[in-house]
Amino acid sequence: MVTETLPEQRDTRELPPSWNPAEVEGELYARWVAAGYFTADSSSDKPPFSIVIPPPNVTGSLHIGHAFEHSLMDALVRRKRMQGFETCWLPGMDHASIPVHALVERQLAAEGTSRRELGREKFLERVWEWKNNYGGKILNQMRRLGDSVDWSRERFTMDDGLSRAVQTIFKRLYDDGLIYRAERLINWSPVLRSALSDAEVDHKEVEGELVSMRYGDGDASIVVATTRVETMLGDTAVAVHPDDERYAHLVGTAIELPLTGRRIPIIADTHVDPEFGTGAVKVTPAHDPNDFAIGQRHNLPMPTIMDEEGRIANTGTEFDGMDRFEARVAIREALRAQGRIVAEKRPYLHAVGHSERSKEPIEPRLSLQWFVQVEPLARSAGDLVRSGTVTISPKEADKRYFDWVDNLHDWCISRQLWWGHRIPVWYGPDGEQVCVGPDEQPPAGWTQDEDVLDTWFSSGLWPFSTFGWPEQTQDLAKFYPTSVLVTGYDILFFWVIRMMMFGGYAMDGQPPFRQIALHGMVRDKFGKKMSKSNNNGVDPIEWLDRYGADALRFTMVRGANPGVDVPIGEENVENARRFTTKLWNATRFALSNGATVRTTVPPRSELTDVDRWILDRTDALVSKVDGYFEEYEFAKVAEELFHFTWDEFCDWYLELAKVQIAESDERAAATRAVLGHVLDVLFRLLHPVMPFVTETLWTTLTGGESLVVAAWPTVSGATQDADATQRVESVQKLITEIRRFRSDQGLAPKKRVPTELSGAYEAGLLPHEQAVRSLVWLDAPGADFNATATLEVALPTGTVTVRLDTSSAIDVAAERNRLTKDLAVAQKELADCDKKLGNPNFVAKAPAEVVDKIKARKDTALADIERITAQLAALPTA
RNA sequence: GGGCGCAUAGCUCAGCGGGAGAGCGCCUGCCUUACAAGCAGGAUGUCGCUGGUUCGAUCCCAGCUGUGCCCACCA
Repeated sequence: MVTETLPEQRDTRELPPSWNPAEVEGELYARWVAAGYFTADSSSDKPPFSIVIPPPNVTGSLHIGHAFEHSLMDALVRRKRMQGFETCWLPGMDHASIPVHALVERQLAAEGTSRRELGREKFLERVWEWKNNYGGKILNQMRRLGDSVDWSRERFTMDDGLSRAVQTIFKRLYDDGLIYRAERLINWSPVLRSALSDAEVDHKEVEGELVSMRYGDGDASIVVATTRVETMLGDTAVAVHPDDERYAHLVGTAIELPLTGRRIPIIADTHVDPEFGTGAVKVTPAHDPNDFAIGQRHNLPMPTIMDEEGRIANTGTEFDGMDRFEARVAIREALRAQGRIVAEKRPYLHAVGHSERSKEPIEPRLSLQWFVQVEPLARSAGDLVRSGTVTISPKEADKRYFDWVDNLHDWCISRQLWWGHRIPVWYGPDGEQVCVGPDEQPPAGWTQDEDVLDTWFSSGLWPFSTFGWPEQTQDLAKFYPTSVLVTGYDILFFWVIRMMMFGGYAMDGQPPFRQIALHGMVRDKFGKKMSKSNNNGVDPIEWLDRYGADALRFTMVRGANPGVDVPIGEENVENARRFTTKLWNATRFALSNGATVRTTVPPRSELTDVDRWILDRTDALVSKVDGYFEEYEFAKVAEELFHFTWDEFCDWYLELAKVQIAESDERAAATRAVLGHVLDVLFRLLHPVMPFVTETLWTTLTGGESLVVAAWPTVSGATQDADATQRVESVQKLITEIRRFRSDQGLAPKKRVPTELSGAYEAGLLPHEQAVRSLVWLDAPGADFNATATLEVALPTGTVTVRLDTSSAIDVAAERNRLTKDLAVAQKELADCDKKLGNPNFVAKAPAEVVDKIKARKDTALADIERITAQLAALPTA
């Protein structure tokens, strides 16, 4: 009845012999965009699902880390969209201030010019030029991944929306007294000539030197140790512990600071550890954080002895003008010449802060900077997680989050760069200052602060500034707080925490997102960090060209275990590509055999065991995939889909379906409907991770408009048929055992072997006899049937005896080998079971079902041993 | 120095109180009319070490060793 429509369908739904992503992806993507699928509509009444896009660290091309992150985010978004949510991404391309700044500086250096020569205006023009050029390139590369982002929302640039948000929040914090300007010891980069936040400093172990030197002479002398000899020019005291009797007589006196002629006091401070070194410390308040604290406590002078580029300056000594590292040696040698060096330890391993971007050791520097008083902000950011308003996945990351928010120092937000949001504070002729809000004008003739804001200041506003805040937009009302933030654990402390602080502060305690899903870093296939120096970086664009977006995305998703790094090698992408090909071929085959969704799947009572089994497996797949998605277990989502498709659908159902289609018209029709249904569900489930190939296959199968807006599948609700499943699994085992026998015997795979199957009744396998014969190339026994080998296959429901006429003597040695091995396995199993059951404590204390299970295993082992022993005995002796 | 994590097949990783798993790699046989980017079969592990808890430990606990990451103002 349904068969007559099939030829017509076949004509219109033929797939090309192979899948060529390069030819199809761009066209499909353009179609989706044109259809408006990606445009979020905040006026719709669908529930919102919004997602924050981590800052694109623009370096000129798509980074493997972006490809990874976007693959995960897009999978989430696509699934939610199919579930009927109004989905919204928060894109914005204006974030990459610092990298662009540095890149343009590099360009200028190559051109033989510099930022300073060019001037601020021209420099900023160059940055814009670069951004327009490469920012657009990156957008295109993101599109190639198939990101379902509405990139047309890229309207928040440095000039308008984001600037308003930055100014608004700055002024609010300023007025609340949470932003202040102070002279503090900050991390200074002599190369960048800018302040850095604590987060931008990397502490690295270096081999330095620990030099002990004598200040003063005779009785009034004291030995101090330092790793930074050059800072002695800025010493304004020597400190000892107040309880240290060795130096008690010196406290309150002064000694001469060598090389300078200055006299400095000896003071007592509890910071000093009497056990370390000589128990005396030189104090350089302007160049060391500890010393700065001591200096504040004791009202010491704080002379700065270096200029912005790290050269000794204003000391009135011969060392002025020397680079700090040069000076370290020169001063040490000058002291040595005076006989003041009493000990040297070299190499001396210690941690030194380095600038994250420019890599040189940072120089603590006393300077006037802007700070955010983070304590109240950080406390509420912590409370958002403590109260469960925001959850972090994996939950082990909670502790690290708390450690961080509970110990945050005030945040230095001013940067002496040219690119970025200027600090909205203006100074009057007499040093007055005023903070100017977004709709206010500074008094005429006043000048704006030259510094710009830390890049994390503006990106901390991302979750609401991209919705047009401070305007109360419809988008903001609908999509804030966002549903989830997907990002790497490396950025938790930089970015996530700023968003948490600003979100709670600006949005009346509303968090920026409900869920933080942390993933790991992409590593090379040996788990090593990808880097230029390791020469193991990969270009995702190359992989997109060679394998297609689906393969790349599936690779990424398959590797993404929560919070754990992802080793990726080309092998992984090849494997994913093989998967797309497999899916393609399976579908092509199913379609050519009339798979259809035009007819409904008959009720289960009219279906075979095999049909019922695959439908049950499909239901199980839906619920597993759903569960894993909800837990951000991306790798498991991919794994389930991969194994269902390959191991269950392709390896078994398709093979068995061939038999059913050949059986009768009625059987064929039912099978075609099941095939169509299973594929339909499978494509929907796969769509979030492999959007392009599934779109092509699904529209061909169903004639539907697009998977992007198709419904996400739900479980059918049908009762699982455990008996059918057991029988199918028995058939699988039987087939595998016969194949193994054939392989052991070296029988050509397609050689048809007359075979008699018996015992199938007890096992309930009679209806499947044709399937077994077909899949293992067995003929029915003819008149001249003469069994040369007997195989007994133990199944849960009974033993099937397989008698084969191999038309020649069997390889007795091979068979004996096999049986001996099986026997050994069974005997070990028996021994294990006996050991447990022989333990009275086990029988008494273990749960009954465990004991029963072991008993059942023992029975099976005994039966196996008996059967195999008999078979061995029946073998002709060689 | 403090904190967190990891140690399972040759490689990269799942699993996690009662029968050791996946992908890749490896061995054998097959171009069987969806697929050689494939099919079928096969081999491979004192589950880091040492103790403890338990009837039972790859799984829980402690210590050790190795390893990775984050944080950190010890001269």
